[in-house]
Amino acid sequence: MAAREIDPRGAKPPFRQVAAILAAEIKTGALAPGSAVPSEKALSDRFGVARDTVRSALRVLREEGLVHTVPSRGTYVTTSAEAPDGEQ
Amino acid sequence: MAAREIDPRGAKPPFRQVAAILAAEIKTGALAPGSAVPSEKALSDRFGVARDTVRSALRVLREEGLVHTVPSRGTYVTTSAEAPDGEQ
DNA sequence: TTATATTTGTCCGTATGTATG
DNA sequence: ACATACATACGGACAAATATA
Repeated sequence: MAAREIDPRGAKPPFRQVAAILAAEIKTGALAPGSAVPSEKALSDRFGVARDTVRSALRVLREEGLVHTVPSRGTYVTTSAEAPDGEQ
Repeated sequence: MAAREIDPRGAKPPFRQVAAILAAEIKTGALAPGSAVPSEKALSDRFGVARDTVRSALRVLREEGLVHTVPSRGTYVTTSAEAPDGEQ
């Protein structure tokens, strides 16, 4: 069976664990550039954490430039064209 | 190029930006007293916002007494004769 | 009369931003 | 970290009234 993805007592706090998982999915292309990241509620349900925790994770990804959020709309995977500091 | 009139991330929320633009057009006379304001759908298309956002903007203008709405007919620019708090 | 198109009114569901315990 | 509430926003759907053919 599937191991719980998020460990509340892990070395890294939950919001960083969530961020790491999503970052990996973006890097592998499971979350394609330009596509919408699942809603905060969807991620909250999937990982079994509060929406606030998901928001913290998304904030990390935003700071890394991996995603960008449009208020009242959603969060999207940043494309190379949108990346401000050089296409990786 | 044409600047997008509405900025989803602006200091003011979109519905207030729409209200401000329409209020300006009324003040300059681009929208004359007694004339019909474009339909909610037309404004929605013009500004690239949801009808709900347009309705919020029109609500603001109604509260300011700049326009008045007739169900199933449309919204009209209030004339000085119609203004409740002192004719011109 | 009937039919169609237009416009506003209302409701639903979903989403993010912010604020508060 | 979690739970809840409110404001704002988008999209869709349907009803009622109106106008026109």
